[in-house]
Amino acid sequence: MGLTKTEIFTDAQNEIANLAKAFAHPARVAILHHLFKTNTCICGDLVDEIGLAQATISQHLKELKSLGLIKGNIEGTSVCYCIDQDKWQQMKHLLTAFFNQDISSNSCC
Amino acid sequence: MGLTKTEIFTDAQNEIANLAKAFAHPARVAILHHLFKTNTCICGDLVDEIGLAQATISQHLKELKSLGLIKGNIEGTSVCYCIDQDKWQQMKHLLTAFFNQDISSNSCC
DNA sequence: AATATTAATCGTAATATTGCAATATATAAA
DNA sequence: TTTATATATTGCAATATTACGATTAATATT
Repeated sequence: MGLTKTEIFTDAQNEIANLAKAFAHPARVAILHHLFKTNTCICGDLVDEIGLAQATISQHLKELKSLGLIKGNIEGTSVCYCIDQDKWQQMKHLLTAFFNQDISSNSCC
Repeated sequence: MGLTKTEIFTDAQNEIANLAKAFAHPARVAILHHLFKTNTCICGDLVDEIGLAQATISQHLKELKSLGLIKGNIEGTSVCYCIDQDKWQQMKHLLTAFFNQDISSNSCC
């Protein structure tokens, strides 16, 4: 056990869960915050900005990248990361649609 | 290690991460889906609806409840769960604000 | 070529999460 | 009171996640 039974859920449910995982750790939230704040791309100064080891930041970036939310361009020895606007919009629509289910629901308790 | 260093992040970042965790598992997404679909409250039929053991569903419900996103009313031997509208709205605003950071950002890669 | 810089990967340790059987608890029904 | 029903809790096993030091890889600089 300890293994999520993805096969018993719908594709939509699994996708929502996967996207939500991107934000389910403060380090990744902080990374995205910083990527937005410094409109222009940033690279390894995330390590200085956030107080985590380089290996740890790199791992979080990898997860965000594998979800497609960010992309990285190699620029010399450093790598320039930024938000993938298309994927971000797509994610936003999917999750906000989920959040907006509440319209017209009257709770009974 | 293996322990998230919450103290190095802002309250906002930690709160976003905590709320996102609610949706970071398909079972919890499915539970919320079902709670919305059957507008009126439901109880233990989540166990039949979703293919997980009673103990497992109970645990996921507990997590959603501790986040405040749902609340449960005891009705005889069964418990009637439903979305907490106030908390849901609050969560929605916080996360959508985070998602809408992208306005006016021009990616460089 | 040798060295410095930057980021990715590997290996490892620790904590967290998921899932379920078994048990406990609490109420309803008989 | 006994029994049935429904949910919560406990204990445990397995997988996932987080974090970091050490190493590797790749490019820049000297």
